Parts: sequence; structure tokens; C-alpha cells
Amino acid sequence: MLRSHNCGELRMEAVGQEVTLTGWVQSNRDFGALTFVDLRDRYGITQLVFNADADAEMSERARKLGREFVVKATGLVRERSNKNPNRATGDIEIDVQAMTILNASETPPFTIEDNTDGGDDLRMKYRYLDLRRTPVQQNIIFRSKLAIETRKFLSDLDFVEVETPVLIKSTPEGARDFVVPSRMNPGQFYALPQSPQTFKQLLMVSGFDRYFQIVKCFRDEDLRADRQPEFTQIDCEMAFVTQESILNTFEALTKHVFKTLKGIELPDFPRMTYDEAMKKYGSDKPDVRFGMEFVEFNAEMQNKGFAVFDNAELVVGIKAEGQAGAFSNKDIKKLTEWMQRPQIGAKGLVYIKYNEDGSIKSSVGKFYSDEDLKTCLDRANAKPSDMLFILSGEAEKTRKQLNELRLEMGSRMGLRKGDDFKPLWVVDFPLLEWDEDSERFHAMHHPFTSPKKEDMDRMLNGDHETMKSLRADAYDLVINGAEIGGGSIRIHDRALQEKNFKLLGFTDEEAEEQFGFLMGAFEYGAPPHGGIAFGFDRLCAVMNGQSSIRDFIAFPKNNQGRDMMIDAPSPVDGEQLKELSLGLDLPKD
RNA sequence: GGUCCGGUAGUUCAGCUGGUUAGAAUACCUGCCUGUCACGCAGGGGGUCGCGGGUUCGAGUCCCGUCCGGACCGCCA
Repeated sequence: MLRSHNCGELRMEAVGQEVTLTGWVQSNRDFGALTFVDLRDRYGITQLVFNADADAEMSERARKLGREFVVKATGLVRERSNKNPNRATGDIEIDVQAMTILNASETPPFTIEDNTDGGDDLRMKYRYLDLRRTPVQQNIIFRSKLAIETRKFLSDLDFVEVETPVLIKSTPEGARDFVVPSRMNPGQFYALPQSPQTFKQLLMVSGFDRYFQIVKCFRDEDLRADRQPEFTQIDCEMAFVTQESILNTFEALTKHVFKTLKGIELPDFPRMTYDEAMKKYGSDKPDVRFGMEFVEFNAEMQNKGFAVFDNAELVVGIKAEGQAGAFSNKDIKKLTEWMQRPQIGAKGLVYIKYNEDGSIKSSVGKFYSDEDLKTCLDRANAKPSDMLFILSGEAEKTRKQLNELRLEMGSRMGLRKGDDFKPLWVVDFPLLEWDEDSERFHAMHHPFTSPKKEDMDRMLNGDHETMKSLRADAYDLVINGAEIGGGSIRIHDRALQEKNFKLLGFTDEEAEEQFGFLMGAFEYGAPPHGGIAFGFDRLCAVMNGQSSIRDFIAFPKNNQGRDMMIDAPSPVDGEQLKELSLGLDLPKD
């Protein structure tokens, strides 16, 4: 070992001891004959002191230490005359007797401090420097601990961690696959898995009974702050279970990691049906840290002569408590414009202000009497100083728009606190989703999802309209408005699976060609089974109150799917293409 | 495929209705300093204003195009 201690562990008890520390120069405060150097490693920072009276030659070398130089220093631990209460090691310092520069450093392009001055792209380009910063290191360490706690917990419950292949078969259903050419099989391609879905189901057929894997998955879709092309799932599957046992098991896992890693005891997770979530929050991943549930005003506001509402399928609003005084006409206009942006696409925004003095003001005041408006306020249980925001239009669309407004208002009103955690299960998702554009059904979850038991007959024998109302044993874990995990009870019956593929627009041949192996397995004693997958990166971020998963991934990709540090993807040379029997057909510009 | 925001010193940013030699902070370099910990003080170097074109007597500033970054919509079974 080059060092006897790390830079975060020395305390008063060590005074008088000779120690050797290694680390990076965080800062250098040079007083001429006296020099203070803060030495940093991942454990902390310890102050080194160099005194010219003791060793003039070494003091001169110390004065020239630049930021991020790698240094080894040996000396005596000494109590400080001026202690630094802001630092764990602030009571002591090292009176250095020998110092070696293990490596010099260029001046880093941004400061290696908790609050760096570096922009995102610089940090990504020099990710190895960004990863020296304490907050980012803490995130990566948190991630490691989360993985370990997850393994411990699941392993104790007899889950077996099985690695599934990364080079698999492309299927057109779902997200776009990343595709890998096969040199030995010209013209043929592997795909990287979007999830180990079929393999884990096959493991159930094989009798493993309880499987998990912390596994990389790949999707070639456009990215977001919370979406990377390669991401990690805690992927699980269980045999001989009901939805209930799966929810209970993974609720317990979630509670376990919150308790061990955050010291937080979560209460039991509420369950909410998909229909209820859509109706109350306009979202299948509601942020329930705050109320502001939707209130429908069709009865109160229709047939009173306001054509916009009269012609609407739904008139629905939210109550912003205590906000009546906070919105000037200008503010309301701004908020309305915000709602009218193409991303949201609301046509307008109606408000009813219940002023503190009991008076009522509304943008639709000329269509409604104060009495009518009061019935709306009453329906929303509004008190003086509260304010209603109301949208109208086609039901599904309007709810989605109101969801955006609700979240925005929640943020503005400070109701979405980073240290508050409100998980819930959203259950009873629809099995199928009708897609107007392609005029076909899509699987809401995935094509292996089982309809609810009571819907099975309707699925096998029902007509087209019936299919839209089928419910699945599918569920999502939602925390603070983020989808953390999702899963379902799977189909384990060949006939049902065939029917599902048919509904999804597969011909028998396509189904057989792409998933024949799975349906074949179902014929050899497939147990009833189901599972769930947690977004591991997202769980890390949510547990730390952050919305971007990038800082929980050591080497993430940017918005365009590029790794800015290694500059990937990149072209390959002609020889390589030839060997793979590939030619390029690039768009001309 | 689309919308919005940004690109000016190593870095983070300011730069007004177009107008003299493009600024600040910080970082960096030099000197002084024995108790700092955001050290202090004095001095110094540092710019293809992303790139290309246009308008203009004159462009960091206006217009068009393009590249790069970020956020979002579509997309993400």
C-alpha cells in the first residue's frame, strides 16, 4: 500500500501518529514560508501543512503543487490551532515530512468541486474528471449499494440470479432494437434485448421458480433526461404466484432499500386502478405527493349558454389552494399561453377565483352567474382564496392536459418535495390499446401479458369492441410521478398466447417465426407465472430526489445517444464492413 | 419527424433600439505574505463572439442556412 490512511478518516485520536496519505490536490493556499494543501480522495479531504523552516526545499515544491496533482505525503498528525468545523477531518492536519508528486496534472477544464462551474457537455467529455466530484461519486456509490441490497434481499427469498444472453433475436414489436451484424452468418443480425422477457419466462418453464437479474437493456429510441439507450433493470419473474404475491414481494423490496439506504420507513403502498388514476390525475403515473385531484364540472357548467363547455365531452378542473391572490391577469395569461404551447395543446384555460373577501371572479363570468360559479366552487370544496383552473374538450386529451397543469401547479406551489416519497401501485391496466394511425391493437404492457381471469372468456370469444375493455393483470410501481417498475401476470397457455398475437395483428406465421420457441415451451408444462422489472437507474434517481438518471450512470450518453467522451458511435472502415457483408446506403444531403 | 432554449476568455456568464480598443467573476501565470480553509494583496497573459452566407457605411447584436449542446412532443410492446 502506498498509503496508511485515507483522506477522510483521521481524527483527534490519531494525533502524534505518523501517517502516509495519497490523493489529489484540491486546493493550495500558499503563504510563502507556510503552505496549506487540501488533499482529496473519495473518503474526504485532509489538510497538509508544509513549513519552510522545517524543510525549505520541500516547501518550495509544495508551493508549486497545482490542482489535481497526485501526491503522496508522509507526516505527523497534529491538532490544529484553527479548527475547521465544516470538515470531518477539520480538527487535525498533517505536518508533512516527506512529499512525492506521483503525477502532475493539467489544469482541469472545470473545477472539481461539489458545485462545479462546468457545463453538461464539458462534464460528459471529461467524465473521468466529473466522476472525481463528490456528489457524482456519492451517486455511483449509492447505485452500487442499491444493487447489493437488492441482491441480498432477493437472494434471501430464494431468487436465483441468472444471466440471459445479450445477443438475441430482433422482433419488430415494441421499441426499436439495436441490431448487431453476424460475421459468420452474412445478412443475418442479432438484436440487443429490450428486456430479457422471453428468457425469464422460459426460466419459469424450466422450474427456477424465482429469478432475478440486474441487467442491461437496450432500446433504440429517442432519449430524455430519464431515458438512456442502454439502461439497467432489476428484472424478476416468479412462478406459481398471483399478482398479489408479486406486489407484496416487490413492495417489501422497495421498503427494504428505502430503509437500509435512506433510513426511511415507507408505509404500505396504496393501490389505484388505472381508470381511477386517469380520472383523478389524468396520468397512469400520478404524483401523489400532493392532492389537487381532478373535479368534473359537466353538471355545474354545461347547458348554461357557454358553447365551449356545452360542446365538450368533459369539463374538468383542479383547485389550487390559496392561489387566488397569487395570480394577476398577466400571470393567468402567461399560464394560459403555457398551456397552449404545442407540447400541451390546450385551447384555453378557464379560471374561477374565490377571493379572500368572498367575491368571485372568473374568465367566464359573463356566461355564468355568481351562483353558478359558487356551485362549482362548492363542488371542489373551495374556500376563499382558492382558485379553480378548468379545461374542457375530448375527455382523454383534456385529462392529459390538466395533468400537465396539475404537475406545474404542484411544482410552483412547492408541493413536490425531493425528500418526500409517495409510492403507489397502479393496477388493472387495459390489456390492449387501439391505435388510430395503424388501425390495430397494441399491447399496453407487452404481448405476453395475461388478461384478468374474469376477462379471459371475453378475450377468446368477444368482438372488436369487447377487446378495448379487456383488463390485464398488469401493474406499475409509481413513486413521485415516476414509473419505477412495471410487470404483469403472463400468459402461460398456448391458445391464449396465439389469440393475443392475432389480436395484435400477427399472422400465425409471424407469431410462430418470432415466438414459436416460447409457445412451444408453453406446451411442456409451463407453470402460471408473472413478474416485474424495476428501472434501476430511475430508482437511483428518484430515491435521491433527482429527475435525471445521467448522474447515476458512470458513463452515460447524451441526448443524441452519443458518448461524448469516447466519441461513439463512429464509422467503421470498409474492411470491417466487408467482413460483415455489409454495404452502406447513407442519405444524400 | 417536430417545438423551444442556448453557443462570447480555460470555465460560468453580461454585452440594451446595430456604433470607438468586447467586459465581469473565477481559473491560469508572476511577485509578496507563518494559520489559511471561497486565504489576502499587487501585477500579467488570455477572444476566429460555433461555422457559412446575407442586409448595412458599420454586425457579438438583425436575417437565412448549418453544426453542436440542453429541455420537451412524437416515439419508448
